[in-house]
Amino acid sequence: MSRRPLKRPGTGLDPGPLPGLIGYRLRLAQQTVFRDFAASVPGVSPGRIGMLLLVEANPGVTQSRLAQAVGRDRSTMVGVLDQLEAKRLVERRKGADRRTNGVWLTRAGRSLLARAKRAIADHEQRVAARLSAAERAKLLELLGRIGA
Amino acid sequence: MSRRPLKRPGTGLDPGPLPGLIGYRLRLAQQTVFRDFAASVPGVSPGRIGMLLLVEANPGVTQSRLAQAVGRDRSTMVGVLDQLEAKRLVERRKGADRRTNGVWLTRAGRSLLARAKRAIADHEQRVAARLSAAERAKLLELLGRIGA
DNA sequence: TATTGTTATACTCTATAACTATA
DNA sequence: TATAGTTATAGAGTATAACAATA
Repeated sequence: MSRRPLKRPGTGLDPGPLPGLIGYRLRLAQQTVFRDFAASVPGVSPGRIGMLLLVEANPGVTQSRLAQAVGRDRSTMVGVLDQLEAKRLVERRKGADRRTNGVWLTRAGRSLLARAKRAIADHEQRVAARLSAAERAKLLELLGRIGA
Repeated sequence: MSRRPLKRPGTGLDPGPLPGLIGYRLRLAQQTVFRDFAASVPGVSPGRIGMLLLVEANPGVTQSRLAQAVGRDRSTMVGVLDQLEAKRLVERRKGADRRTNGVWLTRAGRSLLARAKRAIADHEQRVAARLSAAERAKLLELLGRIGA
């Protein structure tokens, strides 16, 4: 928390101790990255694309397991899937345990995801433009240790 | 975007390509850090504490400059300051240019911030617990390059 | 009894557009 | 005309509590 007389360009304001905090830098970095992502993959938010990637990697996964995987309440998943289903990107199918719904990508979902993946590859390039390959790997590793 | 067969412990789900994306790791890390922050400084959210720190470093700053500094619309700042003022942590004072409000910490605001800073120091220790001092510095630097 | 999906409801954070008072 | 603050309104994204169907 040592005081640093840095100024953020454009504002002229003294940022105080904030730039010394990991959480503050994480928030700024995340805002920057998500803004670029949203511009790269229009129409579906970063979180929703993440959901589709999860369904792709786990075809037929139940709503509750999906909710658990992303750390949200299962009631939250209902609206998310309603939305993705309205866009015809996923579909629910009754499971063998008939309390559950399996979630599956539709053909349109797979197709959108294929296009999104190419856009994401470019996005990732831009995000890491000022990092060497080794620095990018180091960043992922350090973030993994924070987020564990 | 290379596929990695990692599993997130506890879910049993295949995370797919997500762990290879900087944005995804940023989001997970930020959630972890903000959760610890919120528990460390109860009653005032991380964003609001950030606002108080900014006001402390820039006494009498106008609402619009504050909004610009955090990248929000000036209309958003109205409710934020209403809330902080209701808690008697800041006060608005009419500026020399009488269109503007200067924002100032109250005595209670300064006192809360002093306590918060000690809690934040402990919080920062926990967040960086698995990082050496050099790694922590490297992380801040890399995040700064992403968020620039 | 316990779990899954659902509904109703509410809260936080944010933005846009239009208004007012000053400059 | 332009700017600072405000209001009304709306849209994401999230959670809690209670319910029906199923296990």
